[in-house]
Amino acid sequence: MTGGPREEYELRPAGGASRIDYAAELNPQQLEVAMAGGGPLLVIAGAGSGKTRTLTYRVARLVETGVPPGAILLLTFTNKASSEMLARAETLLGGAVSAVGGTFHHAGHLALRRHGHVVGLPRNFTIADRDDAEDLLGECMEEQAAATDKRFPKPQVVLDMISMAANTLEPMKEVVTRRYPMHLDLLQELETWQGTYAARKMDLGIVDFDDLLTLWLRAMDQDAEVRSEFQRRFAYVMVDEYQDTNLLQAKIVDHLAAAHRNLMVVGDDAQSIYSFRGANFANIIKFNERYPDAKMFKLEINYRSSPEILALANASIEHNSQQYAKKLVSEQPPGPLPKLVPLERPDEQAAYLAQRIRDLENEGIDLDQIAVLYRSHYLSMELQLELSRRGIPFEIRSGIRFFEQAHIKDASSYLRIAANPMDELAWKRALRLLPKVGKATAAKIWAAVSKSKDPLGELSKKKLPAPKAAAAGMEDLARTMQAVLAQKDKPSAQLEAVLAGGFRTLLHDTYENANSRILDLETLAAYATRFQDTSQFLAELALYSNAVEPDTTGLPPERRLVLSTIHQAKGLEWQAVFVPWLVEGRFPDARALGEGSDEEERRLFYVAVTRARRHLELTYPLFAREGQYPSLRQRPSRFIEELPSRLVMLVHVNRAWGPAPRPEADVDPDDTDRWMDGKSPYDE
DNA sequence: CTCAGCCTTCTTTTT
DNA sequence: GAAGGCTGAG
Repeated sequence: MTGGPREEYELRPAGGASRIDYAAELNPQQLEVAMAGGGPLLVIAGAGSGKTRTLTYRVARLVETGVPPGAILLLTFTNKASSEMLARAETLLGGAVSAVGGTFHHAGHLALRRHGHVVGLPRNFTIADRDDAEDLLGECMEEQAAATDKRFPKPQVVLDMISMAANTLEPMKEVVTRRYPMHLDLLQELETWQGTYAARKMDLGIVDFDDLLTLWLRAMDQDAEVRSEFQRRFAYVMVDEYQDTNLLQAKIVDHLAAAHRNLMVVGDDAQSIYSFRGANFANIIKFNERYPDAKMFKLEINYRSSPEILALANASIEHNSQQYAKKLVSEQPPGPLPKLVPLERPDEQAAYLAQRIRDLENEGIDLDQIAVLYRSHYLSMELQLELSRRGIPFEIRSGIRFFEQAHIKDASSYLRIAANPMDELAWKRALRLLPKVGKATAAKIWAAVSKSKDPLGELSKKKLPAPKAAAAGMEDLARTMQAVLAQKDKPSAQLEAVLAGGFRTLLHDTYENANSRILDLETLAAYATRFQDTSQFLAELALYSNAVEPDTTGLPPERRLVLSTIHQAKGLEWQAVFVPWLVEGRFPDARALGEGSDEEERRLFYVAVTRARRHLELTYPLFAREGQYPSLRQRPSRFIEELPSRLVMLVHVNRAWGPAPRPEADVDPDDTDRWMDGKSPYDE
C-alpha cells in the first residue's frame, strides 16, 4: 500500500501558473484554510462565513498543486451540497474536476457495489427505503406473533430503535435504556426482531439506508484489502457538515484517513441539529481528542446577515454551554431591528404573516427572497390556507417527495424484481396492484414463488395459489415481467414496458389524476435513459428520494414564497425570514425537549435566524388550540424570553386588524366538561 | 379475503 | 389533513 501520508502528493507551490488569485478572493481566515497543507484539520465555519467558497477554493488549490482530482473524496450531508461544491470547483478551475463527491450513503452504495461480497451481499442487492424497511420489519415482527399484540410498539418505532443502534454503534440495550426506557421490558423481543430483520435483509439481498454505512464499515473492518484500497484511492478526505455526523460515519471517516491522515472536517457546532437521528455532537466537539495534532481554523466573518440579526443570534446561542467560543462578525451594513410580534391566535398570526409578506413585496423584495421557517411541518397549516386565500404563490420544501409517491414506487417495483428476483418487498408490492390480490394473497404467492431458485420462472406456471378472480391479473403480470426482462439493464425501456403492460390502464382505473401520474412516469423514463444499469437507476431513486419533482409543466418557474422546516433550510438564505409559532411546546418542541437538554432546539433557532439577510420577524400566538382544548394561553418560547429586549422591536398588532376577531374565552359551552376534569396542566 | 368507507388520532426533524 | 384502525358488504 502506498501508505506514505504526505509524500504521496507533496504540495507544491502553485507559482505563477495558477489562474486563481487566492489572496484576493478569500479573506485571511478563508485563505489559511484553502492553503493549509495535509494532516488533520478542523474548520469551524460559522453561519454565512463562506464555507462552501472556502472548500471550493481548497479543492481547486489541491488540484493545482498536483493532487489528482479523483484522489479527493468530498463527503457531504445532502446531494445538493456536494453537487453545488463540485460544480463551483469546476467553474473555478475551468474544467471538469471529477473529484469524488457525494453523501455518505451514496459513497457507501458505491463501496458495496464493489466490495459487498466481502460482507455477504449479492452483487444485485436492492435498496429498501424507509417504507419498505418498515414493511419488512413488520413481517419479521408478525412472524414472532407480535404485531397483533397491542403491547408492542409499531414497526415504525422499532425501526427507529434499530436505526438508532446502527447509527450510534450502541447495543440495543443501551438505546432502549437511554432513549426508550418505557420499552425496557421488551428488550428481549427487540433484540430478536433486530436480529431477524438483519438476517432477513441478507437473505433477500436487500439493504436499508443504515446498511449502506454499516456494511461499508464492516467491509473495511474485516478486510484489510478493502480498507487499503480506499485509503490508497482517496489521499485527501474532506467532510462537510461534520457536526451532523454520527459515530458510524465518524468511524468510516477515520478508516478512510487512517493511513495518510489528510482529513479536513468542516462544520459548525452551533448548527448541529440532527441528534434525533443519531448525530454525535462529540465528533466535532472532541475532534482534538481523536486527532491531537489537528490544526483548528475558525471562519467568523459573516457575509450574509445584518449586525442586528447577528447580535440576536449571538445572544441566543450564548445560552448553550457546549460549544466552541466564537463570535460572528457582520460584513453587512446596519439594518432594521428584528421584530417580535405577539398575535392573538394562530389565524391572526397567519394573516399577519401574509400581510407582511405582501408589504415586503411592495417594498421591492421578490417573493422568492422571503421564507417562513417553522419547527414542524404541521405548524404551516393555517398559513397555507391564508396564502391560498390571498393568492400568494408559495412552495413547500418538504412533504411529499417525488420518488416516494405510490405510483413511482409501484412502477419501479417491476424493475426491482427484474434486478433482484429475491426482492420480497418488490414482489408483494407488484402483486398487490392486481385486482383481487391483497395482503394475504400476495403473501401466499410470494411464499410459493420464493421457494424456487427462479422465482420469475414460477410466474408463468399456472399453479400459483391465486384466486380465480385474480387469474387475469396474474397473466398480465407475467407478460409484463417478460417484457421488462427483455429490456435487461435498460431502465428507461423497462419503465415503458411497465406502462404499456397495463399500468397505464391501472392508473386510469385508480386515480382521478391518472394523466399527471403517467406524465410523471414518462418523465422518469426519460430521466432513466442516462443509466445503463437497472440497479444503479434504482439506487438513485432510493438515495435521491427528496430530489425535486422534475418540471413537467415546461413553464418558467414562478417566483414563489418559500415555506420550509428549519432543518431543510440549513445552508440557505433569504432577504427576509419569518419564524412563527415561538411558543413553549411548539418551538422548542415538547417532544424534542423530552429527549434531554434544550440546547439542540436552541441551535435550531440559531439556524433559523441566521438564514435571514436583512429582515427577521419572530411571531407567536397568545392563544391556541391544544389537542382537545380549543383555546389555551400560550407561553412565549424561552428563546424569546431569554433575549435582551434591546435586540428586538416589539410590535403590537391592533386586534381589530386581520380576520374576524373571536371572543376571548373561546370555549364551546358543550366542551366545558373537558375543562372540568382538572387534568389540564396549562390552566392559567 | 378484499376493499371501500367511516372512524379516530396525532401531528418532528431525514439520508 | 393524512394515515391507520375498524367494520361490514360482497
